[in-house]
Amino acid sequence: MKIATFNINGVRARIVALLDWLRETRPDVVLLQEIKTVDDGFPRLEVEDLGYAIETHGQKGFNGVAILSRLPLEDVTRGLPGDESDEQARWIEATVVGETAARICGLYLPNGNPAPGPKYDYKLAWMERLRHRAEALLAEESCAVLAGDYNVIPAPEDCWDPRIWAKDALFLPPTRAAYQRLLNLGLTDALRATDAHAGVYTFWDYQAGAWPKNHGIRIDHLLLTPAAADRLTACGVDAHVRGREKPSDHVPVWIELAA
DNA sequence: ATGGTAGTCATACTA
Repeated sequence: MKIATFNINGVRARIVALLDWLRETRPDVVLLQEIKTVDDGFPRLEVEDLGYAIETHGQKGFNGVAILSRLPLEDVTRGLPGDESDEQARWIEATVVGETAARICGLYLPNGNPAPGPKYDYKLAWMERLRHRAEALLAEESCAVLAGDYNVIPAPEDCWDPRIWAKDALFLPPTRAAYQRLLNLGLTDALRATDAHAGVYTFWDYQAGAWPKNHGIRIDHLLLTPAAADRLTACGVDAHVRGREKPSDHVPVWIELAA
């Protein structure tokens, strides 16, 4: 089962790029972030034509996540538990019924800039809620994948120049500590586990020629529970799509899980 | 210290 995460940065603006990539790589399950539309605005027909079922958790203008799947989806839930007052669309999960079932969680973790400030407080609080959800999935020994745009640079080797990011919400010590607490529960960072060398990035800013200069960062992650990590056979980054016409600033990251 | 780019919605905000 091939599972990919892709921050699409506006699904309506990116529909051609999305369809081209889906046709080329044929993932079984795709987690999208920043669809930037309400549910009714999602370009369903074009994606359904390629054989995908679609579950969305949209929002006007900002945020918004979705799951595309060629396999049946069951028990879809929307919103990260732990704060009834949180109206930002950043979390969706579903059970994918393949040869073996897997719980698939798609997330768009808050950016948190500027830090310090209320946006950074929201980011750290959101990461605490994420940790609680992960604890529950681990407690029930689920085969689960928690994947998406984490807006976390885990370590200095995950960016071109750590000095640039020193005071950024994506790299501040409390951010990295919260991410490490998540891993410490027993989750596996799939790309770190399969491709340990530095300089593997998933995001290049639109500004200042970041892509041609390869000034990237690694912030899109797939975290696996032990039952899922036991099935991990491959992991990769489709970096080439960043060089195409009208690209997202993020690129897809994917894993293969054995049946 | 600033602005460089992009998407959405409306002339600002988020990233």
